[in-house]
Order: sequence, then C-alpha cells, then structure tokens
Amino acid sequence: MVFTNGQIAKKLREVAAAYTIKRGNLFQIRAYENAAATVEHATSELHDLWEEERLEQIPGIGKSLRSHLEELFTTGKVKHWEEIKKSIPQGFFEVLGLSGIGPKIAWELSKLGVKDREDLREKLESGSLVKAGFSEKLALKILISLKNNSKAKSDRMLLPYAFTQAQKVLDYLKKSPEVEQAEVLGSLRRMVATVGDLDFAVASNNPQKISNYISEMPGAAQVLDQGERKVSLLTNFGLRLDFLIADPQSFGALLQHFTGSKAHNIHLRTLAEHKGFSLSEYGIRKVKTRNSKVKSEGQNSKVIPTKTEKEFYQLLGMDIPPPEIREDNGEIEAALKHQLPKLVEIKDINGDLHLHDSFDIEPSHDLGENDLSEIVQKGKSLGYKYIGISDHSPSLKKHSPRQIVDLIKKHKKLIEQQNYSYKSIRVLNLLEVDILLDGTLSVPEEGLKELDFVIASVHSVHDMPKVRMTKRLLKALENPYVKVLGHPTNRLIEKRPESDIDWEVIFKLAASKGVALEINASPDRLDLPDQLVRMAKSLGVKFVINTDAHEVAGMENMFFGVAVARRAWLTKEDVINSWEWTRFARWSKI
DNA sequence: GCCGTTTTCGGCCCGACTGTTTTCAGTCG
Repeated sequence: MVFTNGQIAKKLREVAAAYTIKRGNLFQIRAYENAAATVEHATSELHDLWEEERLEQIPGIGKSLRSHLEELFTTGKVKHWEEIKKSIPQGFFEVLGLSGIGPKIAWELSKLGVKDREDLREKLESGSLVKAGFSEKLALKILISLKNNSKAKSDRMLLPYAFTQAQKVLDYLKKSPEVEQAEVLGSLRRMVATVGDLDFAVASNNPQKISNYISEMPGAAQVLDQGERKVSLLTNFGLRLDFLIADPQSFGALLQHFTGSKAHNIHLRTLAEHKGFSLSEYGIRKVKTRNSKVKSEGQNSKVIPTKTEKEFYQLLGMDIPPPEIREDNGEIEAALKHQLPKLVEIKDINGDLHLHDSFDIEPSHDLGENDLSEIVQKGKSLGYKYIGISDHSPSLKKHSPRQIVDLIKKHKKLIEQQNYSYKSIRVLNLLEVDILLDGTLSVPEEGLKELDFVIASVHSVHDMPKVRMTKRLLKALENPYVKVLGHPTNRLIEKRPESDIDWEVIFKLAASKGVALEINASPDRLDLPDQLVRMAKSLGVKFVINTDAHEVAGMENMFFGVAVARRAWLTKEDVINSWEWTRFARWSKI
C-alpha cells in the first residue's frame, strides 16, 4: 500500500505521543519524533525508497523502524504501533496536530471528552471545557490556532514565491537603523524544493526594539510569539514568519543554528559534545566531557561568540559545508576530513540547452514567447558560450512524416542564419521530442538527422505501471540521436507525482550510453529531484541543467537548477553544460 | 529506537516563549 511521507510522519508522531502518555522511554520517543521530522522533510517519497531498497539512506530510520515501514507498505498497518495506540481514545489523535497541542494537552482534552476538532471548537466556544477546569488562557490560544489552521495554506511554497516574500520582509527589516544585518535562513537558504515557512536572523544591539519593530510589520495579521530574542507571526496570507534576534557578535552562531537542517544540527551538536563543546545559537562553549566527574562546572564556562559562520565551524575543526548540503548526509564527516566537494556554481554554467522559441514549428505542445534573436541576446547577457533551441516536436497527429521533416529543416535554416550573425555564442539546433507510449520517438529518423541532438521527454500518460514506464524510457535511451533525457520523473511539484520508474536500471543505461539526465530548473519541476540526482551520480551518470524556458525571463531560473545540483553534491565535472565548448562538443558529437 | 574519530553499549542538541510556575512543564523550532 502507498503512504505519502506526510502520512507516515503523522503516524510516527502519533506513536511518539502515545509513548509519551504511557511514560515510555524518553529517548525512544525522541527517536520517533526525529524520524517523523526527517520523513516530513525528505525530498523523495519513502515508499519509492523502500521499493528501491534505499530506506537506510534516511537518517534516523534504523533497523526497527525500517521493518515497521516494511510492514506498513505490505499490509497497510503496523501491529506494534496499533498495540501502543490501542487504549488511547481517538479524540487524542484527532486534536494532536494542532499548533500548541502536544501529547499532554491532547490527553487532557481527550479525558474531558473531546471527540475531534469540530467537537473541540464547540466545547471551547460554549465555555464547557473551561467550566470543567481547563485553563482559560490555553482555551483562547487553541481557539485561535483552530481558526488559523482552517485558513492556513495547506501546500508549501515554490522557491520563487518564497524568495519574493522573503525579500519583502528583508527590505522592511533593513529599513530600521537598529538592524545591522538580516538574512533569510531555514529551508529557503538550503534551497529545498518547497518551503513551508520563512525564517529570518537579525543582528542588532537593541533586540527589544527590533522585536517590537518586527511585530508591527505591515501585512502581519497576528503575532504568535514575541520575546526579546524571538518573534513569530502570521501574515495576511497565512504565511508563517519566524525571526530570531542576536547580538552582532554572535550572528554567525545564529546563522548556523537557524539554517539547519535540524538533523544537521543535532548531529553537529552530538559530535561537538564528544569534543568537549556545547553549541547553541549564541556560540560555542567549552564544557567538561562526559568522562569528567563534574559536568555542571563546565556549564558555567563562557560562550565564545562567533561573528561569522566560518568562525563557528572552524572552532570545531571543520570546513564550512555549503547550506544546500546541510542535511546530515555525510557533509559533517566530509567537512571534518576537509574533503568537501567543490560544488558547481551558477557562474560555472556555460549554456542552456532547453529553450523554446516562437518559431511556429506546429508543435504537439506550447510555443515559446520570444524569437531566436531575443533568446540569443539573453543568452549572451548571461555569459553563455552556447545555447540549444529545443522546441517541442511537430504534432504527430496533424502532420505526415514528410511535413515533420520539412518543418524541422525550415527551423534549422533559421538557426543557421542566426549562428552566422552571432559568432560569440553558438546556437544549437535541438528538439524536445516526445517519447511515445512504446518508447519510440515522435519524429522519423530523417528528421532526427537534421538536428545536433535530441532531448527526449515524456509528455503523455505519465502514470503508466512501473515496468512499462521503465521499458518505455529504456527504449528511448537506446535511440542514438538522444543525448538528454528531459525532466525525467515528469513531476509537477504539488500537482503531479513522479512517474513510477525503476531508476537504477535507467541510470545504469544512461551512464553506459553517455546520455545526460536533465535537471530541469523550472521551479515547479526541479526534475530530477536532488536525491535521485545523487543516486544517479553514484552510478556514473552526467547531467545537464536546463531552464526549459518558454520566455527569456525564464532563463533566469538556471539558479534553481544549480541549487538542485548543489544539494546533490554535484561538481563542475558532473555538469556537462558547465564544460568548455570543445569538451562539450566532443560529448555531444557535434 | 538510533548510532559510532574513545563506542555494538550506553549515551542521546539546546534554548525561547507561554502559562501560572515562585523553580517548572509543555511546546516549539
């Protein structure tokens, strides 16, 4: 049975909560909570990982939880979990996820007879819970949280939206003379494909004043928490903003702390403890190691403030891991050994190979907005040495094979003319060709011959059974004209799930054939996703990062694709369109 | 229940804010 990461995380939290009520082992409870947090933020579905026998890749999932998940996916439930939850009323689990309601309060509510969230609302509004002895202030807080819950955005934000919102907040922060520095951190700084809420760090010598300034931000609908060091608020659009305020002296420690991820921080702090340090958002403190008799003595030692993140990591004897890879996937070990890879950067990119122009090739799908010369100009302004025009292939239904070939030739002629007039940038004559249901391409060989090479993509029936879909892609990869597999999983973030595909088989064939996998930088795709990119890299696959732009503004999205590559630990060596022209040409056999 | 640069046993991140606590528990990130 299929369960989404969200559903699994919820189940794990329920078990943790049930153990809490039953006064279970505190560390076992924490293990379940940590696992829930990691699952929630995983970039691949656990169900897929399980099918590929890669569940051990998820930190915090050990032998025991792995066998529970196995049972969940096979039978639809986990006996052990059911057993733990058995004697607890359903109302407890119904109200559990609400903000401000943890296990203890949920337990109290369920003992007072609360059945579900609607029942809770009625009992709060009628005042019957308070009469029964429930805290009045808490009742009010929960009522507000119930209201927020119903209007809060259920889906996560795509990166460009998150960036725009964050910039607005940063602009406001920087208007205050009391603000020395302000940065957006959290999952946005790590460039996770979707962002739930926005986190900010502010450096100021006057925290109280800044705290008030933040709470008065225009567009703030409600202040959820406010202290001298921390403010949380909800905007008019239901977006949650968290702010932490630090002295400029310890801003580096705050950046480190609030960038996360949580798994990265927990691992780092555990490791620091073994070295005799305690880490916090204020800096690094020397403490007695656990072998020492008096630990409390060390707890009073002074915090060494760190103004920059670099200082922070250096004090631990480590290099500084780029934010994108702080997911506890081996970056801490690599940083300790001074073996962090030099990740690919946006300035390394020499070309964009997946661009749609407005030439009417009578395609199966949409045309681009801009003509060739506008795209070339934009490419030059981005410093590219080469670009690929890759329109959708001419519609198969509306044309004879002869007509398709003619259209391709006509387009080719146009591109050749452009190449002549723009010598400083090479324009490749490519095509994004549909992979048909049986794995053949939608363009006859006579047409393919006219192209520099082919980007092959699936644009129909994305939800084929795994075996057939895998066969379909394998067949396409075998075609000698295909050099790139476009947006391989076909996902549209929050809209369409990944196609079901046996990746190991695909990656191995791509590696042996020298076919590159696309990292499609369009923010609603980001396809391949980072975890699959990392797996593919381990099997020897190379990549091209493309924007798939249908208008010149979309070419700016390269940044998001590079972020996916960085999250997957890719270097320049792995990314073909960061290569110099001669090497690139050798690969593409142009 | 997880995990390993002293470890396969014996530990387990750290601090802010809220409520009602006069020293702390619950929740959160």
